[in-house]
Amino acid sequence: MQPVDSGDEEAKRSFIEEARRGQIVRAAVETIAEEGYARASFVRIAARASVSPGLITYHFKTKERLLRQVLEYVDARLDRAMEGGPEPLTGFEDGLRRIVTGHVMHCSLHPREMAVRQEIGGADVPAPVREWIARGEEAGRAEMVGFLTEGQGHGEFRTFDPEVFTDALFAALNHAPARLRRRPPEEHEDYARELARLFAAAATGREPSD
Amino acid sequence: MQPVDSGDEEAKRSFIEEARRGQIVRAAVETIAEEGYARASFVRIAARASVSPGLITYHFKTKERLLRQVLEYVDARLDRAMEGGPEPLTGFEDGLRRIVTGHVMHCSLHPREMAVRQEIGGADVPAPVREWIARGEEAGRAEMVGFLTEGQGHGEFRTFDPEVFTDALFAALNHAPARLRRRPPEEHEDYARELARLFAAAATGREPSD
Amino acid sequence: MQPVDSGDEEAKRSFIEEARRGQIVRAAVETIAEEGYARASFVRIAARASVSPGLITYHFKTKERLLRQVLEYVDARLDRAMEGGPEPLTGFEDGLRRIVTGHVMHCSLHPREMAVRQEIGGADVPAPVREWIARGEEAGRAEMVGFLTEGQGHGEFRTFDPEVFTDALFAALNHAPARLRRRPPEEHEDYARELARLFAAAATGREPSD
Amino acid sequence: MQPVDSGDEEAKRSFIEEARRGQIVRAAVETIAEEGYARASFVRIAARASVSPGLITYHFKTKERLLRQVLEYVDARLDRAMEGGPEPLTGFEDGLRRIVTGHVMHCSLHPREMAVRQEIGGADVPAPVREWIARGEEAGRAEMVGFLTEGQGHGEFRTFDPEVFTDALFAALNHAPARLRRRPPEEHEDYARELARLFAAAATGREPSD
DNA sequence: CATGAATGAGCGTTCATTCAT
DNA sequence: AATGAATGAACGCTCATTCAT
Repeated sequence: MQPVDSGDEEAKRSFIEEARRGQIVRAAVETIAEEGYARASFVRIAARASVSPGLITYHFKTKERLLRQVLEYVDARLDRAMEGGPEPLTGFEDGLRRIVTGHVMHCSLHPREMAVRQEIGGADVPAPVREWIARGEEAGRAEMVGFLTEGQGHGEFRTFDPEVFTDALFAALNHAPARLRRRPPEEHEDYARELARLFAAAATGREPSD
Repeated sequence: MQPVDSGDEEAKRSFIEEARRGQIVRAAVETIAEEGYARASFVRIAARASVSPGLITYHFKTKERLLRQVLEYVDARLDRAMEGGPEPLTGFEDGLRRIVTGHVMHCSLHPREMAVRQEIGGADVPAPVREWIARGEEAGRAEMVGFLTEGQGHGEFRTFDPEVFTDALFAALNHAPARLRRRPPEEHEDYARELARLFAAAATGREPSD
Repeated sequence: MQPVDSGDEEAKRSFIEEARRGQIVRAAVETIAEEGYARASFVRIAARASVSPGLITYHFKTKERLLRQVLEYVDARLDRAMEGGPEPLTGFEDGLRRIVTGHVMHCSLHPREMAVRQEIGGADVPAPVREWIARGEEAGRAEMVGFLTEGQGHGEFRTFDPEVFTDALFAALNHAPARLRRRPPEEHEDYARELARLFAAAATGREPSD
Repeated sequence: MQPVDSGDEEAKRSFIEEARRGQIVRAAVETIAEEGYARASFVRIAARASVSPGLITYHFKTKERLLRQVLEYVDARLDRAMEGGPEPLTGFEDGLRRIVTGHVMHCSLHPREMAVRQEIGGADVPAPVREWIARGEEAGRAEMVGFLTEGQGHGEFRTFDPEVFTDALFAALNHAPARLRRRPPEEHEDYARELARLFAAAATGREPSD
């Protein structure tokens, strides 16, 4: 869902450097998730990682680069989770529902990571990061539009503007972490199924079967 | 859509004080909408209002209080616009569609004000403001849940979790300003109708008639 | 000797702002002269002015702008001092000697200010300041080259490359503050006269008369 | 021109240690010359030497000691170059002119090394280095004063204060690298000759013969 | 009522130096 | 002999807020 940042000179990193980078990225995720992006200063992230603030700059050079790593970390895990289960899709409606449930359940399992996406998305992030996020979102959006259009071509989906549908769907998915936070974990699966039924009904114009 | 901030000692305010407060609130709206919440410092808001920064504190005491007034101003205008047109509702589906189109068209007509709601919603706002926003949202949410439940009781809406539906609907409505910004104004009405059809289909489980 | 920074929007400043700006500029001069440019941080300058560091940014916006004011202050005083005494010049040699003695005596009377020019000239100053200094120096150099060429035209100076002469003269003048610092003040006038005789001899190829 | 740093415990150094030290010193010279003293951090010098920053401290203990070695390296090469050509001096004026041309031509042939002397001389160098430089300069100055006094004793030089003359001469020589940088290399020899004629005229009070 | 000068904490980043490996 | 990870203080600058006028 995010562009591969191939071409950057990350090159070979020592084992211990990789470990520290991971530790700092995870500390940044925690800090942003729990204190908010605006409070996620190097001092606070460093404190959470039990490390000096200078070390963050040492490993990431700039805050922008750290943010990029944070987003890559979060999105990589999301992408992996979204790759779909082993059972074959029975159709486009099934595909749409799996996208929704997959995303929501990932939010349930990794609430802090997913909260970070929202925090950063809405915050006063450096311009290059904002553009990088926008490019990633645009790619995801295009993929979804293509999927919906295909479903319409197969007659499985009703006639609607796939762009508008994608806007609504992504808005709902992005807000999922905030809403799940207010519900006990045992309800999350129901939440996922309900949201999937909602968008299935919206896409097909039929009462969802299940 | 926002709770009345009853209990605060706004009491008696001179005419000129009210004028100044309004001027500053409008300047704050413009500043947040055009430069973003993070850049909306007292100095910049004051400059836009052609006023000294100290005057803002004089009239509002803290930034938190100014933000509250900004949100009250914006939400009051939104609430007024959402009160519905003169023609009587033909049913719950019609009501739902009017909520969606009304909100979207308000975003189209007053993009800066609506952008402010989003900016502030996602930003590093003081905790009391965050809570105040949450209370306001909860009230709106409850109203919507009631409406949907009633529609289900009348058999006009299919069976679904009204809370989940409300989450998805409000998420889509709150993102509308950001999405409309990317489209020419003449398409906004289509956007509103499409989004309304989407949620109508989701609520009824039927192909929307119009 | 420095370009007029006309065109900047310094506009009308309140009396007390002008006073504070002057106080800060003088504190900066003292700090640079006594601790060196590298140690002239906002914190230290502010301490010397008995003021908070934030106030410097408040009045000057950036360090670059403060430096510019410092240089303007110093150069304005130097230029005024160099305008020459009341007695008419008796010739080009006399003119050259007055330039030298005028400059050296100014260094004697205002050693800290003149030390600042050297400190800043040799330091890791922001690029725009460096360019501004360079433009000012180039203007002074051109004036001197013109003066020397004219003196050669009148046959009062021997044949030499005026550019090279100017380089040597300005180098010597710029180092004067450092050298005077090592001598008791009562010798400064002798120093000035000796340096003037040196360059008079170099320019005329004759034993200086006085 | 620089005092022997006798008394330091450089003592016995292995061959490979000497090699490393030389490599680092040369990297420091390049870094200071091309990026300026202020940008010549251990990290950058180490990168240029393809070495780790820790190694610099390992070999030199402190930045101050590295700077000392840098200056010794540069000054040693300058001293060797200044030792004068094979032809015997024809007199004091000849000696003076050879000093000037020798120095200027060395600046032309080794501009980076000579730029380093200036960079360090004017920068925020640690106090002990500044003192060490001062001692070195004082030694050179004393030598020059002696030479000039002797020339006056032989009647070849006019009556002037040798200290003042030395100040002016050294100032001009130290600024030579900066001025040469602005001229094409083929003019450097002319520059050297012109500067030599200037100081010859200043010293003798006569039109230079050549 | 209104000004705008003033504060001081906090920000991201750089740096010489240390030290475990 | 050499690495490079790690530290912590200092930097210029921004900000909400205070207060003398």
